[in-house]
Amino acid sequence: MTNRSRSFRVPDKPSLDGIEAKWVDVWDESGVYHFDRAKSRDEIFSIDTPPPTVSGALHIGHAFSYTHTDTVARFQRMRGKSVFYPMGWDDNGLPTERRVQNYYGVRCDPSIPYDPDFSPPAKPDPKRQVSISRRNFIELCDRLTAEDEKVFENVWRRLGLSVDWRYTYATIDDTSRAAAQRAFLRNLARGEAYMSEAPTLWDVTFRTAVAQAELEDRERPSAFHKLAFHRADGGQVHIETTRPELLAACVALVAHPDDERYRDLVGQTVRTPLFGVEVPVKAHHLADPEKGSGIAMICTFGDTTDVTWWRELQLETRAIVGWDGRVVAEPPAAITSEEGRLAYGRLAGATVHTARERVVEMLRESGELIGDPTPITHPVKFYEKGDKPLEIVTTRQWYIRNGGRDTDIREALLSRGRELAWYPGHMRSRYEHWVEGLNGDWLISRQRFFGVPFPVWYPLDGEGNPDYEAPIVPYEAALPVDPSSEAPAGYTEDQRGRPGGFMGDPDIMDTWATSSLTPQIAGGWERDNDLFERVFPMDLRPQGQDIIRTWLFATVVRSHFEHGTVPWRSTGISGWILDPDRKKMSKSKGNVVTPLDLLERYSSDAVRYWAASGRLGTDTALDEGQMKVGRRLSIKILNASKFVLSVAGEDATDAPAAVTEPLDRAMLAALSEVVEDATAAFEAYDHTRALEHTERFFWEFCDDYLELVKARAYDGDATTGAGASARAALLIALSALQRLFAPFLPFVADEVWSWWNEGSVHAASWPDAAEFRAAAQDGDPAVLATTSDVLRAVRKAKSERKLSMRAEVERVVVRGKNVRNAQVAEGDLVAAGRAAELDFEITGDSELTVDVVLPASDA
RNA sequence: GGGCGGUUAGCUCAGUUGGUUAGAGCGCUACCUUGACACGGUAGAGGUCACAGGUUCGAAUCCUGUAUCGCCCACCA
Repeated sequence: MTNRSRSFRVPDKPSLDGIEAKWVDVWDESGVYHFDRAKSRDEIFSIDTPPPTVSGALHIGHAFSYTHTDTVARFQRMRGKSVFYPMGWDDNGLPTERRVQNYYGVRCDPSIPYDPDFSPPAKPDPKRQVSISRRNFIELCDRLTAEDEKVFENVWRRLGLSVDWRYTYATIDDTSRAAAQRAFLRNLARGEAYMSEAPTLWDVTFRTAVAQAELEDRERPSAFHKLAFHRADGGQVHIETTRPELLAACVALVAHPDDERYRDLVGQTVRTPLFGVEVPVKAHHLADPEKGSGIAMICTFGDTTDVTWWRELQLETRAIVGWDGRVVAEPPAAITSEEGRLAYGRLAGATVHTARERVVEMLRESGELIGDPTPITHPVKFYEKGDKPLEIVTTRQWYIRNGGRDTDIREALLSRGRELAWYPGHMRSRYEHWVEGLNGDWLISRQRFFGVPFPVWYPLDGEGNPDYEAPIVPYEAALPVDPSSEAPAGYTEDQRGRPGGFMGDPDIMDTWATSSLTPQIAGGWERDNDLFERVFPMDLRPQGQDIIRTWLFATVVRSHFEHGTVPWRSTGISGWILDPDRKKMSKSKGNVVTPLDLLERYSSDAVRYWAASGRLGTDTALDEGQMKVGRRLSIKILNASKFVLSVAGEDATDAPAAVTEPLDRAMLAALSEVVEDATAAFEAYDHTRALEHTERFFWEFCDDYLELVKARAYDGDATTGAGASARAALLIALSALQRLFAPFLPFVADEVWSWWNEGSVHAASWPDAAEFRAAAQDGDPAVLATTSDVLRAVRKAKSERKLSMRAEVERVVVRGKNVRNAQVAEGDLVAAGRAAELDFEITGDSELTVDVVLPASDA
C-alpha cells in the first residue's frame, strides 16, 4: 500500500482500442519479462516452451495452449519467481522443405553443385520445379523460416505472451545443431545409439524411413485374393492375400501350430504360383486360423507381421520393392524358371499399384487365382504426413535405444514417467501405454536434406566401400559439423569418395532427435553451464496431447541417458481446439480461423479469456461467444476501476483509513477467500478455476458491493468514518482484483494499474490472502451475501412492476431468524434500494423473506 | 480386440473429498437511458444431471453394467 502516486491519470472514456500496441511497446522497453539469471534455482521457474513448427501460419489452437502457459508464467512471476520463459522455433524437417518447394518452386537435388549466385524463380511454377543443390536449398529454408519467425513473434507479442525474447532458438541454428550432434555422439559413445541394417517402414513419396511414432492407420479399400500354391504331391493349398503383387517376394507360408488342416504340410515345401519358387511351410502362433484360409504367405515385406515372422522363423530375404516404391529390375535369385523370370519381367519397374493389376491378370491367365477377389476395407499404415501407404524396405539406419527392445531401459523410462507430475493426471497413462507398446528402438535417421546431419564419416576401403563398423567422429569442440561438406580430421576434402578416403553420412536426424533436446538447447547445456544449472531440470513442459509419444517421450529418453533425471518436474497437457461443430480443426478442412483476426475483433485479452476458460487436457470448442464475454469483462474492469479511483482515489495515501464497517469487512473477508482459492488453483495448474473464482467475485463486487457502498463512498467524511471505510475497502479490493486478473488479461490489467500505480502490475506481487484477512478483521462474508440478497429482492420487485431501479420504495420488511444481528448493512441497503423505511421482523424461520412495498401505481 | 476421457439448460461449460430447492455465461423474453459502464444494467423463463441397476439416512458425485461420442494403441494374411 505504499508508493502510490496521488496524481491519477484516469481517462474519461476508457477503451480497449489500441491497448495492445501500447503495452507491447511498454513491456518491451521496460524489460518487465526479463529473466533474472542471478537468481538461484529455487527462486526460478523455468518453462520448456514448445517450439512451434514454422511452416506457415499460426493456428488458433496455438493461441489457446500458449495462453495456458502464459498465465502460469505470469502467476509465478508475480509470486516472486524469476521466470525463464524462452521461445523456440521448430524449423527443420519436412514441413519446411515442403513449404520451401512450393513457395519458391524449387526442389533439392544433392548431386548438383552449389551455385552462389542462385536466386529463386520470380514466379514459382509448381509443375516445373527448379532443381538446386542441397546448400542452395538449405539457404532458401533459412531465408523463409527467418521471415516466418518474425510473423510468429509478432502474433505472440500481440497475444501478450510474457516471453523473454532475449532467449530464443531455432532447431536448425548452430546451437541446436551442435547440441543435437553432441547428444548423439554421447549416445553413440555409450552404446545408446547404434546403426543397423534392417527392414524399415519407408515412405516412397518422401523416400525416407519413418519411425513408429510417426505412423497412423487409415482405412483403405482393398481385396482378398485367393491364390493357389502347389504342393509336392500335386495338390493345391489356397492362401488369401491383399498384396498379390508381393508374390515374387514370398519366402514361406505359415499356419498355426495347432491348426489340424495344415499340420501335415508344415515342414514340407510348396511352389509359388507364377514364379514357381519353392518355399517352406512354417508354423507360428501368430498365424490366425480364423483369418482367410488360416494359412498365410510371408513376403519380404508386406507388413510388420511379415517382419516378425521373417525374423523369428529366420527366413530368407527376397525384397522386390525399392526405395522409389517400384518393383526392382533384377528378379530375386530364387526365381530360376524361364516362365518365372518372364512373369517378373512384366512387373519390373512398375509401381506397387500397377504390379498388383498385372499379377492378378497373370494369375487369372494361369488359373492360379481362385474365384474373384473379395473387396474389403482395412487399415493400412501411413506416414502421418504422407499420401501413400508405407512399404517396408531394408535399409541402414541409426537408432537410439528407447526400451523397445530392452526391458530394463523400458522399466527405467516408465519409472521416469512416474516421477513427473502430470496435469491432468490421467495423461500419464498415455505415456505408459506407449512405452509398454513399443516394439522397436527409435529410428532417428531420415533420408532428407533440411535438418541436423549425422556428425559421422566412414572410411572407404581399397575398393571404395565404406566401413560402417568404424565410423569417424569429430571432436565436440568442432560441432556443429556438416560431413557432406567438411572432411574429418586427418583427411582432406579431395579424399572424399575415393578408395582409401572417406564418405560423409548422407542422412539427417529426425526432427524429434533435435526437439527432444529443447531443455538442453534453451537452457544452455555445455554452452552456458551456469545458466543450465539454474534452469534444469525445468519446472514445466507444456504441450499437446498428440505428441506425448513423440516429443514428451523422446525428451525423457534423452534426459534419462544424458543426465540421469527427468527433464522437468511437471507437464501440462493442453486439449484440442474443436471448431464450433465439435470436429477437430485441421487445415485440410479449411475451417481454420487465424488468430490475428480474432485478436483484432475481440481484443487480445478477450481471446486469452476464451483460451483460459479451457482446462488443461480438455478439448475446447472455438467459441467466439466466450471471446465476447472476455471483451465485456475487460471493459467492465476499465469502468469499475475508473469508478473506484474517481470516488476513492483521493484517499489513496500512504496511510489508508481503517476499514470499520461490517459490510466492507465482509467484502474483504470474501476477497481473502477468493485469493486463497485462486492461489491454490494456480499452484495445481488449474488456471481455469482461478479465473472462474476471480471473475465470479468481481461481478458480485460490481453488481452488489459497488451499488451498496456507492452513496456512502461518495459522501462521508474525508478521512475517517463510514465513508472512509468504504473508500479504503474499495481500493484494497481494486488492487487485489487487478492483480488477480493480470495473468489472464495482461493488457487491461496493466492499463488500469497504471492509472494509479508506478511500475507494471506484472511486476507487482501476487495478492496475499493473509493481508486481506487482516484488513477484514472479524468480517463475515455472510453480511455481504445477506445484504445482497435483500437488495436483489428489492430489484426484483421493481423489475416485476417494470419500474426504474431509481424508483422509490415505501418500505422494505426483512423477516427471518436473527435478521438484526448485524447480518444486514442497513444504511447501505436503504440508500442503494432507495427505500424510505427498512424494518426487520424476527421470526422462527431460518429462511429469509423480504417484502417490498412500492407506491401504488397511478394506473 | 485393449485402453483413456467425455455425456449436466437450445449452446459452451462449472459443480472442490456424497449433504437442503443442481449453478454460470451466451442465446431468448420483459423492463430500465440510475451521476463507473448502452462496447451497458436489472429481472425472468428454461434441466427426470445419457440409460438401467446397486451402496447409503441421503447420489450429478461412489460401485456395476449398457448406450453413445472423441482420442490412443493392437500381429490389419
